[in-house]
Amino acid sequence: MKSDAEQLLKEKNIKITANRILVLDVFLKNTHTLSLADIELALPWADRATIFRTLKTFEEKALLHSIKDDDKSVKYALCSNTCQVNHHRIHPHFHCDICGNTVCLTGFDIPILKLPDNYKANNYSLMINGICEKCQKQ
Amino acid sequence: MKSDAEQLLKEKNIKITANRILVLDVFLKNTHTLSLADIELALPWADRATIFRTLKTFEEKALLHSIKDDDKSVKYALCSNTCQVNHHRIHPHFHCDICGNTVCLTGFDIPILKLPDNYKANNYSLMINGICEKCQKQ
DNA sequence: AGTTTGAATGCAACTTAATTGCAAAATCAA
DNA sequence: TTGATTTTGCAATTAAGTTGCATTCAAACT
Ligand SMILES: [Mn+2]
Ligand SMILES: [Mn+2]
Ligand SMILES: [Zn+2]
Ligand SMILES: [Zn+2]
Repeated sequence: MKSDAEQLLKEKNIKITANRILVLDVFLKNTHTLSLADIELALPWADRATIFRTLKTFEEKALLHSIKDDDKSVKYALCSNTCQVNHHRIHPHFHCDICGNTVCLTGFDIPILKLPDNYKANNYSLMINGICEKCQKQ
Repeated sequence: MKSDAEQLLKEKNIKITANRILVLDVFLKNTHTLSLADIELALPWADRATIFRTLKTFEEKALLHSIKDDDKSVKYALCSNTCQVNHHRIHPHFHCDICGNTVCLTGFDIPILKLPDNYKANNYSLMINGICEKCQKQ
């Protein structure tokens, strides 16, 4: 009987290790994006370099995608089934200016611009800043 | 007889100094976005901290806006007249994956998404990655 | 089960960009 | 000219990300 994390790792052809299971579990238990520092907080005994390389591996294997918001550090989120190896991030992201959380807007499409012929577009990324539901109520 | 840079500084209520004129001149002579390191290269005698604070001041006064592309360092570009203090970046940006240059797509609008009521959007930023005109010809 | 082998890990050191403190210099208005 | 305020230069520091290397581990193969 394998855990969800183990299943996912197997599906993505990532070798199963204790570290990877636990890092992935952190993502499975959270709804918003997480930075390397967030993972360090969640797994205080874990080594930063190991977490770093774990995130890189996960991104490369399309288990996570990375997001740059206005914060200083890169954040990561679980890929949806629309993410492919070497082609991530087809949905917009929302960054709350108050609490600093960033979430995936899965289910929303990034509107595609018609650019002149001299531009060849490979990837669109749309970041929306504003105030999240939680912070509006406060 | 004031230079273009001096005019601009005056318009934006930024005190005129030698450093500021020369940093602004670098932007006026370039079509693509520039990082702090780029300015250091263009003005080798200038001090990094001074350039840093100059860029911050320019951004705050809506003379420059900052852009985060896939490169490690933040880039800056001249604001168009649509930029306001505390409300930058209303056009998309294009980052070439080959040469690494990033340009403003002024004249293109960022399509606005209809988000659920529980999200309050203040700012949209759209980054398009791909291959620029120059690099396609090579 | 024991052996082998390439991959993953832990630790420490390093890189890089961004950022700050502070004293000296420059600006500007009175 | 003087005094208050802002900007500058230099050096030191922060913070995130990244790497080298010896050791350990996972899993495939006797
Ligand atoms: Mn996402
Ligand atoms: Mn721009
Ligand atoms: Zn919030
Ligand atoms: Zn190019």
